[in-house]
Amino acid sequence: MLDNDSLTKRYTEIKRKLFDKAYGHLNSKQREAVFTVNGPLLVLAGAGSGKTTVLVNRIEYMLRYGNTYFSEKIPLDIDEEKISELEKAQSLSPQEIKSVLDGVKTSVIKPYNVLSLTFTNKAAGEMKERLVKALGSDGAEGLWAGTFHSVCLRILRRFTEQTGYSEGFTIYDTDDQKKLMLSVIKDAGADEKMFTPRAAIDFVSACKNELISPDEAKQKAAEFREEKLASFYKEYQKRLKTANAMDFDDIIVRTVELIGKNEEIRDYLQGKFRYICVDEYQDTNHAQFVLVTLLAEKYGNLMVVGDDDQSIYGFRGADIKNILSFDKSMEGAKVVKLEQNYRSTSSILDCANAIIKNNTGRHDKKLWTENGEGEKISLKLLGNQSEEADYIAGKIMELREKENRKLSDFAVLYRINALSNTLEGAFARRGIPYRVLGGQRFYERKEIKDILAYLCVINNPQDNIRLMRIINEPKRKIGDATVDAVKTLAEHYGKSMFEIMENAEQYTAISKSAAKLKDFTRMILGLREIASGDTVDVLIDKVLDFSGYRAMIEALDREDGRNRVENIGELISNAVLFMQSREEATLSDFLEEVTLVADIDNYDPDAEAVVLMTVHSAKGLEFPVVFLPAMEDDIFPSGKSVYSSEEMEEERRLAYVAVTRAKEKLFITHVRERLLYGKTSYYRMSQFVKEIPDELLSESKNGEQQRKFPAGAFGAVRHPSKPKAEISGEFSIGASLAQKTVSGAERFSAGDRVQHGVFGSGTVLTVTPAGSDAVYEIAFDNAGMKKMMANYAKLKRI
DNA sequence: GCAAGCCCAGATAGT
DNA sequence: CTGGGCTTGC
Repeated sequence: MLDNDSLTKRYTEIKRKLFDKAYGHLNSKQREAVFTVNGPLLVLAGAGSGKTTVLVNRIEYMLRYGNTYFSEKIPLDIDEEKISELEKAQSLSPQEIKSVLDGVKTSVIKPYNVLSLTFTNKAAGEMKERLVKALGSDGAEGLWAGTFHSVCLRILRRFTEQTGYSEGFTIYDTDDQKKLMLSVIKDAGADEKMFTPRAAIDFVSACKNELISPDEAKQKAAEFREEKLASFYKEYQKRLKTANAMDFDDIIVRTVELIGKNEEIRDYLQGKFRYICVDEYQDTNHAQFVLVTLLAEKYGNLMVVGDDDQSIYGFRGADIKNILSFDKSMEGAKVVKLEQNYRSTSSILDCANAIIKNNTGRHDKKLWTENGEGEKISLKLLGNQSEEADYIAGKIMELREKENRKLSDFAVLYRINALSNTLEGAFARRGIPYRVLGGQRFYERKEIKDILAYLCVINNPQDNIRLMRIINEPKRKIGDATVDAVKTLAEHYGKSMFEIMENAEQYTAISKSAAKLKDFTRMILGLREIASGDTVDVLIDKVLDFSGYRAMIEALDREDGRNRVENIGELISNAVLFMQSREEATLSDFLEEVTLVADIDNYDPDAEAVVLMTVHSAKGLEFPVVFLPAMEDDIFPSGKSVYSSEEMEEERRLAYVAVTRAKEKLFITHVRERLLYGKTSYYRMSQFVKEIPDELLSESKNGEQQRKFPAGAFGAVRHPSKPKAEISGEFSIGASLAQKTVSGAERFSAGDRVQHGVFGSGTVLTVTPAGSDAVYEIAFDNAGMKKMMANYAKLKRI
């Protein structure tokens, strides 16, 4: 007996030593998080503390060794000899130790028992990639990794029947939501001044995030306004259902509902997802909290990672309490704090700490680093937004020259998308390749939305909102009166507009237009046939022909028309790439991708271009050199937040996120006057910048004395934009390696400078082969990023 | 039913 | 400054 006990003890000891060595690239806290597989676990991960590394290593460890580290089991064949073998293994390399451990592990977890919820699809993709690298191609087979929305949608698609929706249901984006809500408000005869669609949608969204049903909202309503909003909510929901559509929030809510009320499905999913990991937990809302706790109910193996200081999605319903009280709501939760920062210089870290310490109600933690002090933070005051943009562009040129930096080293992060314009202009003038993420997204352009609306109606003819968008686009002589009549009939008979239109001659109100309406439905049904047999890119091509859309845009004046043709070309390129990336991609999959995939998911950190994005988008990313323009009160913090201390704290967390993106250099700029939304105003330095101690700055902020001048002192000074001297010519990336193809069209490689008929000059950023064709991603000097097919692009080398 | 033109509100962040 | 909604005159 005694003997056995001591054997167990020696085995356990050496086993843990070996695991510590095998995962020696992690610090002890990180390892603790990695090896803690069972039970609830909260990992408080400060900025740059290796959170992603922990997540990936933890899943890799789970799949490979189960719970071996903390397990009290010992392998059956363990004996003196085996133990001395293990002792000798200590001197081996981590990789070799891992193989040795394979021989003594006492458990293993199957990938299909693991659910990993990440904040972006990109993070999920990278996680899978790294797991495949570590465990081989089928080592992660069956593991679910994705965003809350994509994972829930996957569940909803699988169990569509039990949700009350029907096959092919569609997702309404913010725009569609507004349209639908507007019609609800109008039909209710409510005062449109008092109830804007936006406010009603916000109300609905807030309810959904808290899992409040329309009826509950009505009961809770304390006064007239809330009662009204609740009734809009009810009607809105009803119409969504008729259109076989869900909004973004529904994706989560309907999943919670499904799991909550269907015992069989709940059992199945709880049994399946025995191990659940949630990244960016500080940005989950109540509905998401309920979802994960429900899924984890049976096994209790719920791991959440996050940083309360980086909670920046309050406006979307994120509830910081989820992370602040995880250890209280989950009994027996273990808490691991990661406080060593591996990303930034101590100057940058001190700067971030100086800002965030002004917030109250945080989890107590102190971030530290072994990285050197590095350079001081640069703070610069400029006259106006053009000077600011020129300053940033100039700095980038300078650092490229002096420090031999790559363009991908630089990021410009701002509070609001509206600030990107001036910056783009400055980069374009100097021929600096750049890419803008977010903002007016590609999929929000009119012609793109139109084509997608066709695809939606083809996929789901009940989709009334999309149907109304395209029914007379291009013009088919179907006017508002007819559309209204169809809509009314549909509501009256509880049918979709499409169904009414199919039988138009049976209704006197629309019988005069019956022929036109039926032409339309026939066209859609015809396209449905094509959709069932052909790929999406082919389908789009047919849509353009059959609908007359192509003819319509080709008839437009040249510049406008060509631009739209090009944009649609880009949509087709995206469809080609998408079909290629999936084995069996359906139209439904494509539409889902288009609505759920964020700009940031396509961000390639190695592409040779400066990147411009909002601070929100930059969450989780890091860059050697970061510029923070427009650090001014009213912009950052937003003027809309000043009246609420909670919102101010969120702004400050956002500032913290902004600063902690930087690894080596941080440039903060602000201006005296700024042209924004069509009017020029005077701005003062951001209060957050004032919170940075002078000794961290390369230039004293007191030196600027800006507050002492009356605003007018700088008035009326025009700052003409800098001469457009340096034009692209001097600028090139690497050597050009042109390849000729058999087809005769010259092929280009990344880095080549090219000329395009519509967009002018640009730089090829990436080349993705696609069958006999290829997709170019090109940064145009004056037209931004475009994707185009090599065989059709008509590019000239310059 | 349609196109042109006027008017006015709205412009934080994003799945 | 922009885009969408509305009016107006055909």
